[in-house]
Amino acid sequence: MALKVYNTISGRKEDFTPVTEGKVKLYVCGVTVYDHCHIGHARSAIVFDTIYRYLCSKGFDATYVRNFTDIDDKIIKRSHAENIPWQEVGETYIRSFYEDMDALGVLRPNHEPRATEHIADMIDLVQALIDKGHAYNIDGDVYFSVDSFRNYGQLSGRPLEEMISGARVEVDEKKKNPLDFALWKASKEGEPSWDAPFGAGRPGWHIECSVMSTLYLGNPFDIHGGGKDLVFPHHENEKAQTEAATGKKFVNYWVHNGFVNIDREKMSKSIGNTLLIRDFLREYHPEVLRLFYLSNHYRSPVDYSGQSIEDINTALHRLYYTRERALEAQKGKTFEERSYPQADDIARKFTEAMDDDFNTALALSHVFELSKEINRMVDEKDESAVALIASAEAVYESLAATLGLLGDDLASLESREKVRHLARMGLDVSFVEDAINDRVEARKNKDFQKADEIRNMLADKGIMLLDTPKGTQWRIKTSVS
RNA sequence: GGCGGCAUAGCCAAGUGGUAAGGCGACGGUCUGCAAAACCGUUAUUCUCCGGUUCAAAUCCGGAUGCCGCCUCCA
Repeated sequence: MALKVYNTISGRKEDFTPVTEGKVKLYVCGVTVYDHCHIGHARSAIVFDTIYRYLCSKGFDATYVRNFTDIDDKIIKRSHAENIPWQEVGETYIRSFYEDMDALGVLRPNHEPRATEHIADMIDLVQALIDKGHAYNIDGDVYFSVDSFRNYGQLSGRPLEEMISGARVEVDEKKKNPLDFALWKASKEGEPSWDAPFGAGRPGWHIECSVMSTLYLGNPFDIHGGGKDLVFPHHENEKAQTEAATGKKFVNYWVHNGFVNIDREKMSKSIGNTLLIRDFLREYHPEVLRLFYLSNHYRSPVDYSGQSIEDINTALHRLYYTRERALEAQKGKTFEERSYPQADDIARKFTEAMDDDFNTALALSHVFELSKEINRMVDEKDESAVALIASAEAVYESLAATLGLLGDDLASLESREKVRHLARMGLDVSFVEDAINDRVEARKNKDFQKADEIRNMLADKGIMLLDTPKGTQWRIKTSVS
């Protein structure tokens, strides 16, 4: 079955046909490195990471590029505010970005160019646009003339006239058209600048992506992605300047992910409700965030709330418990390999869902179906079914891996929670272990009253006890609120 | 003002013409000294409302109401 991708420019799902058969060229706008990343950045990263993983699993030879914007107004502002070199601001937050992304299990793209590594190429592109009459120079600022490009507004679906009439754009007397945007900003005191034939200065925001995407991926290339907010003006402008310069189509499929709201409110710095990735990770396992995002369609807005995250946390545990039970059932048993048709059938449905514009929510429902199927077989305790369990479990793992899930092990998933919880309660492990030992002793003596007292005492602290054949184990209540 | 999106069970959330995925919760059960956890089972005759098209609509068309996003730096 063919892959279908929703293309922003046409507003519908289209059959995916790569420029070169068997290969996919993917470019995703990365971050401007002037601050730590929040969970909105994480959504974009996780969505495209999943798309990338899926394309690879389908057998495409994928080239994935994600840039760093390391020169920009906000970076300069930060460097002035903290009185450190602007390069250092970039370095600091690139490091922070990697810490967060690695923790989230987001795979590294094939290329991660930084804007400042490609200034010379940007200068060439700006010059080419000037030469072709698509750009003009005023006092060292170079602007792209939107009137010179017939298809301006094509991506965001608004004709030029409309944008101007409803315009809330600042009126700049220098510009021929209020919508004209900067390709190059003239050098200013105290700001970094590079020499160029049209005057020293620094690049505008959009030019870097035009240069780096085509340089690494060719022209046109297959998929260009980013957050929905980038459609206008960033991607519209990238498209205009690239197509004006090359005379060729820039991108075949535009893919944009929806935004993250927190408690039904837009997450933004001005409202003060941004949640940093690192702060989230102090509370939950990284796959909780991934599962949360993948449970929603990537194009829809998603509403983050404490309750949703708790629900998802419980659901993630369920996925891990299933694998644990399946492995337990196989332990020490020998069996001949057998395929399990029901699992293959579920894998097929999973692929169908993913082929339909990366419907991860539907794909996940099939993973949960398989989880149930595996549990059912384990419950039957039928020795002859072990081979089937093994086979189903292998399918289960591979589907989960495609979504970037089940990359950890249960012990680690739980130990993170334990450490976190104990720290919050001001307790330590020995306290819990001593209590458990006392209770084991009490139970041995059939002093169930005392045993129950200890259980209740720990339960009050959010710690649950499990009497298993392997002894008494403990866990953190997953939904304490 | 212009453009666009969304409204599905107690909650979260898929589904864009063929008779409602999945998760959480709740309830019932297995297990257990009792529990808990885990697991299994049950849980929307119906998709905001009103019209229309169709053999057939959550899905298409028209209208109403409510919520949200973009048009300005933003994932």
